[in-house]
Amino acid sequence: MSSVRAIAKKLNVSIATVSRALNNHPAINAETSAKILKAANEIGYYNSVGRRITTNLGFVSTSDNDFFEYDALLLAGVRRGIAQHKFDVTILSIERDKVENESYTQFFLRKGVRGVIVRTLARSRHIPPAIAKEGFPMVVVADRFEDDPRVAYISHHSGDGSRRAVEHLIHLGHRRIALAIHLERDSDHHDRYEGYKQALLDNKLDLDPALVVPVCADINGGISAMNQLMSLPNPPTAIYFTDPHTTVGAIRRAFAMGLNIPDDLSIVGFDDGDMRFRVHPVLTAVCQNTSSLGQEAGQYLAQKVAGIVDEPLRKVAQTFFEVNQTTGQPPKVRTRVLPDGTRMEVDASYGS
Amino acid sequence: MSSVRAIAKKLNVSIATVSRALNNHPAINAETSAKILKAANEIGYYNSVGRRITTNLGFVSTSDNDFFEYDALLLAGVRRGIAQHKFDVTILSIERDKVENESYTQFFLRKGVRGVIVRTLARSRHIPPAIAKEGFPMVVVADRFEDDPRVAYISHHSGDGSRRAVEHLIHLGHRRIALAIHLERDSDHHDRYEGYKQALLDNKLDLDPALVVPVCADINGGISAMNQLMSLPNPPTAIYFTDPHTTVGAIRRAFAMGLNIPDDLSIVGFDDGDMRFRVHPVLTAVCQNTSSLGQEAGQYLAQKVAGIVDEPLRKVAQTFFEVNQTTGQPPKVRTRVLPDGTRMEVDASYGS
DNA sequence: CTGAAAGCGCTTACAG
DNA sequence: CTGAAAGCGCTTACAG
Repeated sequence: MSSVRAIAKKLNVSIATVSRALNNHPAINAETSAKILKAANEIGYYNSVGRRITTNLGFVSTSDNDFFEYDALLLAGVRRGIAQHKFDVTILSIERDKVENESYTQFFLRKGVRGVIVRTLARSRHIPPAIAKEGFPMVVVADRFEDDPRVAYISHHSGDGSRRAVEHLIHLGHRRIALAIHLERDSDHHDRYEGYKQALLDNKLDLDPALVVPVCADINGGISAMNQLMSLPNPPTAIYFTDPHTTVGAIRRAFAMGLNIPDDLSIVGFDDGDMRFRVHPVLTAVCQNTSSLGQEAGQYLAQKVAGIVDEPLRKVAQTFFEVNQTTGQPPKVRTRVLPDGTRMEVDASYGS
Repeated sequence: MSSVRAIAKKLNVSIATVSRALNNHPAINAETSAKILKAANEIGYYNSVGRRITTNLGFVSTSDNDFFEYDALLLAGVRRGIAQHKFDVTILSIERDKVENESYTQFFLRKGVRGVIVRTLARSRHIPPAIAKEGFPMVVVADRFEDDPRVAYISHHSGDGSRRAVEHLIHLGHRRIALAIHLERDSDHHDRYEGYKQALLDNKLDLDPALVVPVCADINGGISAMNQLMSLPNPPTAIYFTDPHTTVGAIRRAFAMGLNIPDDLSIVGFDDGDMRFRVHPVLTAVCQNTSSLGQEAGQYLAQKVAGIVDEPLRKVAQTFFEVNQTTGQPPKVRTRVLPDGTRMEVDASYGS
């Protein structure tokens, strides 16, 4: 057993003295204190009751999946947002640790957090309303819950940015504009699809279903989207990729196909952080500032827990569209690239 | 005040019943429990004494800097490493929160963690030996403390990988091989410099100080290294960049200079994760698996805290060298690029 | 600077 | 399923 009593007995001091050493009380002999702390570490002491930590917030994933770059950007922001209030953040997983019949409140109290920042997936969107119903301090980050006024959230709306991106392509003269979009249509990706559709509609262009390809949100997704789209009899002259990793995969694949960007093909990417500056050519992209999303979420939650705010945060930040080097006018002569690498010019009868 | 007593009084139940509801005790009426939990959230209850969380480990930064990609990779690994033991991880900052006159042990106990994974900077390398001296369970990740046998650590040694990278360039025929290296020479970057030197020495090549440039570890560092090196009267035919972001910046700058990689210039990069696959051409690089470093650190610490291991972990993992598309034979005709963009062929009288 | 003792907030056998 | 009461591990005025 590791208790103040055990340490006190071992060193022939009172439990009061042990407690003072452990709590860095000013009125204690430095040598006594050092002796006690040394014994505490030897005996493997940990405070099993005493005053509990009251400065912890949870960064909660609803599934027990890995921790990705996007989460890291959010977390970096959260840390900045809670720094002023001197809160700490503990990473928790509902899927891994919540036991059955335990309410969310019980789970969070058991983990010692006073408020939670929640990340959702398409299949875990039932969780935030349940937490909100219980009344535990919470904010969802990077998802929207417009139907439930009790759920606090902050997220991006990428519809407008997406629409402007596609309009930019149209104004450059593009008529066959493809969309490579995440398989799992969460609210974010739904926005991007809507923005794409809206821009076509506003400009009286038909939506060709062959130009909308669902992809995995990784490098290979970008590669396979390129293979699929560029081998069409009537390939696109521009593609909008709605995910940073697919964009990067697509750029790589374009080079391998011998296509010049943007001379042979225009590409609009998507950027959560600063990926657009890491590739050549620098990406024209729909961008969002992920870490500032985390920062606002953290700030709100800290204030909520501190009792400074009460009204739930319900904010949708806009993405922005940044023109860089991967978009230009459509090519005079279009190239089709077959799966085996064969390149052929596209029949002029296919019209713009 | 938020206490079991306050809730009990409000709802006319005993504090025992409140305690049971809060702890998800099986023998409790579901309605009573729900009522109590609802009141707990309304009143802002948090357990201020009770049984303390005993499953928290700290991921501790010694400075209060931001949370970078590298930290995110480590943290993702740590989470995998501690998953089996069901530990959670709290992110702590010594610089932000440790008060003066408080020992490290006191600080960590106050934060409620039972062991810590520590990240160091060049200026905070005095901290791990101090923690080890106190006896608090700790492991340093991504730094070495060979002189102090009490300090547990796991890190990479990039000397061998670096030497092999430079040898690869020499075997391809390169004789003027530059090194762009981090300004702050921590143990990692020292290894890379030594590997570079060793390869030159083993192959009887002189080290030209003009070819060793210190850079900031970001995209701009890569850009300025390119500007500096390629404008030399006798520019290199190959460059080894010891950081992922400088590498990526260099690739971008090479394109902007109109240089073909690897035809005009060979580049060896450095990769912590999967950056090498995100650029075109895919990077030939010295690579390390950062998240598995975190995983091993987490695993060790969990076992240390659980009392399963006692001997401090002291492990140095090797980096590996991966040949991809950015290295080739040196160019027949070398190009020098002046700061204003002027390109000129290098006088043939300059050596092979 | 230290100890004996009161007391806090919680948990948990025990009784019903 | 609930309450009265004992008890745990800690902290902290008070006394010296």
